[in-house]
Amino acid sequence: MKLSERKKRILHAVVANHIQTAEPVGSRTVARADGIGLSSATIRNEMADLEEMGYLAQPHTSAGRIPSQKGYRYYVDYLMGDGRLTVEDELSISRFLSDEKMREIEQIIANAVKVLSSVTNQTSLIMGPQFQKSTFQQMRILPLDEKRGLVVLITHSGFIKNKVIELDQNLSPAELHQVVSYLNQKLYGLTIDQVTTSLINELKRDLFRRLEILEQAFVLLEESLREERQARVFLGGTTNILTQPEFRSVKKIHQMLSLFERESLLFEILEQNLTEDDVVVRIGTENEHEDIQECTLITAAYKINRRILGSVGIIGPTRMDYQWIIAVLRRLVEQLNRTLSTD
Amino acid sequence: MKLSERKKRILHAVVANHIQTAEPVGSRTVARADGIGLSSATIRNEMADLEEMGYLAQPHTSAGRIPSQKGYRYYVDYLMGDGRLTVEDELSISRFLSDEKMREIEQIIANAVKVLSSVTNQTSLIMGPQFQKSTFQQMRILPLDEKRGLVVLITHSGFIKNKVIELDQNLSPAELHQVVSYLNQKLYGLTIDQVTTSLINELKRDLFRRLEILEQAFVLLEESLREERQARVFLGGTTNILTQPEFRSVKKIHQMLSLFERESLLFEILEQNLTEDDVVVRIGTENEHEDIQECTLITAAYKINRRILGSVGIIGPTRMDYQWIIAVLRRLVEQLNRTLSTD
DNA sequence: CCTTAGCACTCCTAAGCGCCGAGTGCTAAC
DNA sequence: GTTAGCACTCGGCGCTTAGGAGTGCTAAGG
Repeated sequence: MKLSERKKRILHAVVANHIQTAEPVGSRTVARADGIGLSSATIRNEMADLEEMGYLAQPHTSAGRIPSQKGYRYYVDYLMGDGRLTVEDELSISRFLSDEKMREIEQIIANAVKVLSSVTNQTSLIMGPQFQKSTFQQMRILPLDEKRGLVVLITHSGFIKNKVIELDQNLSPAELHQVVSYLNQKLYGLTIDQVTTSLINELKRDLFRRLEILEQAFVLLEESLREERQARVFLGGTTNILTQPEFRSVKKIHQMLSLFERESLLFEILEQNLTEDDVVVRIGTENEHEDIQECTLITAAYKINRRILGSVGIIGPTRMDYQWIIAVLRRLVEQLNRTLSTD
Repeated sequence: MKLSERKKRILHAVVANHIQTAEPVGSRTVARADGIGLSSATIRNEMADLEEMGYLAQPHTSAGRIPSQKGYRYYVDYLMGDGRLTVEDELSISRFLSDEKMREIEQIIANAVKVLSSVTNQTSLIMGPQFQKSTFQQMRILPLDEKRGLVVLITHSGFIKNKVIELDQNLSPAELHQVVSYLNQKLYGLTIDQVTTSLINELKRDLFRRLEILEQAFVLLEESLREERQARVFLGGTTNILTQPEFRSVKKIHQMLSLFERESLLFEILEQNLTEDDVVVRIGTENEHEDIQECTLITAAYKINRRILGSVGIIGPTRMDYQWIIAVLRRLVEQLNRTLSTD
């Protein structure tokens, strides 16, 4: 069921107009639009067709049309084309990484989410890089005082995790050093995922033969790894949804904001949409999770040295400026990849 | 201008009732309250007096009374007495620190803010411990690879900061070790505040005589200290204000939520209220900052080993259950002090 | 003299009603 | 196939009205 050229033009006009105004679009408005050149009556007939085909919907009998979910989908897939950024947008995005090379990965991520939300005026979210997918580089234990030490764990993609542990008092610095070197040697190059309990147990057994004292350090290593199993999700511009006319009611606002507070859920949502694809657009019920089926989620994966690390996206009402937002997101991811990559 | 016993009882009844219902309180309602035993007509006369004296206000002629800011103040200062916690509240609070001794200070703080907001159903905020007020314990530099190293800075109150720096390639491990030991020796016991640029310059000059290579490391030390000048503010339960009838309008919600996004402002507000006092209650215009003059802010300082580190508080509409919330806050701070203290 | 019952009055709120205008679908003419 | 014309629909807005909660005042009672 292909759409005629004319229907495409009309659908395009309706969607574009509705994105701008957030109001239902009437036949007269479409007739006045550029490149149409038809009377409102003709448009009305075409719009009635488009409604029957499921691309448009009518809030009530005597109102104009708004795009249905299917309408938005068609617009995104076939009609909108590539967006262009303004010079200011370009600037805001490129400025965010000025002098970023020095920074740690989490700061870069946190910064990116801010830029994205302030440029797009939407709520943006980034799944922090997945710690457990990155590879072990080295581990150190710094003695803090007689009883405590600081474990520092560093991965190749730039993660630095630290944790205070209690040290066995019978452990001499030399012995501690020995254990740490042993561990570094054994774990180097493994992804954090691969550092499983069974591997740890094996190492532990191995070491026990020589020194029977590091029990607690191991328990803590294990714990600290488990804790990090789930990546953090960074949010930006959560209050931006308040400016969207779609969220006029306190109830809806509450619903969305509560959603934003559930980090593990956001993580799930982002992870489901993590693919190699350029940019993923999920409109309304295309989203698996119920609570966002009135929203559109646009995501893209970002990479370090061509390995996918996490995804970044924006969430907002199904009525949004897809063309422009996709362009912004694409540009940001490009920049982000370049900033994060070390080679 | 002292209030008669009877007026106090009536004021108490009005405030207590309004806190519960969020509605203006009529004379009949007060007459029915426990321990009053007067007719509504008498109450009406007394309430008219209380209004004239400024303790009560009337939204409009034919409505009941609501407490004015002055009324709340009187209630807090003289009427409410000490609150009691339910067993569940006690449990929630004491559970939050289970097994916390191990954790880093920032995690404990982040946890406390969560508990506070979920127990009180208000928005809670904690000013993270002030890094620059704590004393230098030690600094280490871990080589990461040929070009980069990780600076780890540890303070006595349990802060751990790290930062990746680029290392001068001409620097041998032995030399690096020497520099670090020197710095540790010189800086030990100083508060971070005292590590000023001039001190750093002095040290730098001192070292230059021996090795002229660590320029960049110093720049970075300075930078990383400056960055941390301002403590972080942790927020919890920001969406709780949505459940308050005072924030029915999207406009007000927006106002509050935008406020919550301005971390430096929150910091200022919390810092202004940082005193030795038990608990500080700021009602409405008692707050210096305009944007929260329709709110009440209740704060208390928390300490490590009797030294004030920061403050924790809750913010909400002026109509709130002062008695109970103050009790909860007091209890939480007690717990927090105990968890953080090392002796 | 303080307290209380009674009553007129105020003013907010919600519901009902009619008007207006935007927009539609249909029909008939071009 | 396109378009002008027209009757029709329906939501939104402003107006009016009824109801009710609560007040302040007055006058009677302990």
